[in-house]
Amino acid sequence: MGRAPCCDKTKVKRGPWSPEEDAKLRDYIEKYGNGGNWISLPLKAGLRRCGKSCRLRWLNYLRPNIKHGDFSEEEDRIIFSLFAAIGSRWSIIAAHLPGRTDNDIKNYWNTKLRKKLMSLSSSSHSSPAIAYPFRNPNSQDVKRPLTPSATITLSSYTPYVENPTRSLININGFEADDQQIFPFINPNYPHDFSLADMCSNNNNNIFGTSGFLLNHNICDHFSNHNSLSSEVNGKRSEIMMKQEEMMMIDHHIGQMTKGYNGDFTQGYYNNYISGHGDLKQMISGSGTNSNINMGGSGSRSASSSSFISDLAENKTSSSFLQHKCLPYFYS
DNA sequence: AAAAAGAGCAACCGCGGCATC
DNA sequence: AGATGCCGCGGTTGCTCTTTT
Repeated sequence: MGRAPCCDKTKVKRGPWSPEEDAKLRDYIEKYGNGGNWISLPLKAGLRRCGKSCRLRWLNYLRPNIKHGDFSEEEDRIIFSLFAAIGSRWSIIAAHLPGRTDNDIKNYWNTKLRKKLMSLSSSSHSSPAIAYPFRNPNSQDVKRPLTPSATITLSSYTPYVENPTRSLININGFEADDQQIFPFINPNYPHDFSLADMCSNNNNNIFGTSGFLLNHNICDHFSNHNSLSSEVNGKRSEIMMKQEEMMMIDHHIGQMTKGYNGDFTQGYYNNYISGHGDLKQMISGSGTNSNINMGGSGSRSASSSSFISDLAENKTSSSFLQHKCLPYFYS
């Protein structure tokens, strides 16, 4: 038995919207909002449309500040980077591109960017500026731990889940799981966190601060203890990190040993995400401090490993706890 | 010039998650 | 605790316009 339809399809208009319908919808929403209920909106607005259709029309076309037309190179880079990192989560990608809708980006990807990527990957052996996961057709050993092949050593890293149905891919010389890098699932917790979650520039990031990511002490701890995890009163959970992110932290530690003096900040991360920071360059150590240190010091620094313990013991309020997930790094 | 193929994109569909009853 | 309803998401469809044959 299927799901009940949201409306009577025989009584609603379908297909393209007319200018008159657009005007009715726009006028109504500008006056009254959607009232928290799209289903009942069409009736109130005098439209013979399904509520879902109204919502879609508003979100994708009528709402203010929607950007139509060509995507810029910068937008392309952001989409590539995010797609490489998180896959086809269009709404998240859209959140990084003001004025663009998930539908727009999805269509753009399907019609243009995917082809662009194919041509990039087949035209030469040189890596594109983006870290897109190309498949490694030679890799049969799907149970092999994920190990870097280049200049960096991941600190005590082992995969959380090895799924033999997956295959390995190659990301700029590093092998990784093909399901969009590292969506490791911790069966004990409902959320896996990424650095993107951690560095969101609002008060809901996991440290409950604005823009903070990891400071020296955290990195020191990571470096000295081969992980950021420690059990407190028998409690333990993890932040699920992507391999790239592990690399970024490892690289950051390496930079610190060379005298680099910046925190691992939101700016650093965003710089990478937006394509200015070349991950490969970071990893190889050929980058300069200026291209990895984009500044941005948080209003609060995580003081040391004790801060991690505090979180484990529920001493601090943070969105981590709101998400029922305690912040330990997987080791 | 006409037909076929391809490209672009708005809109639809169904599912999962969540809130409320 | 289970049922119900709504929202939002991502995959897919199908219409229209453009390009190619």
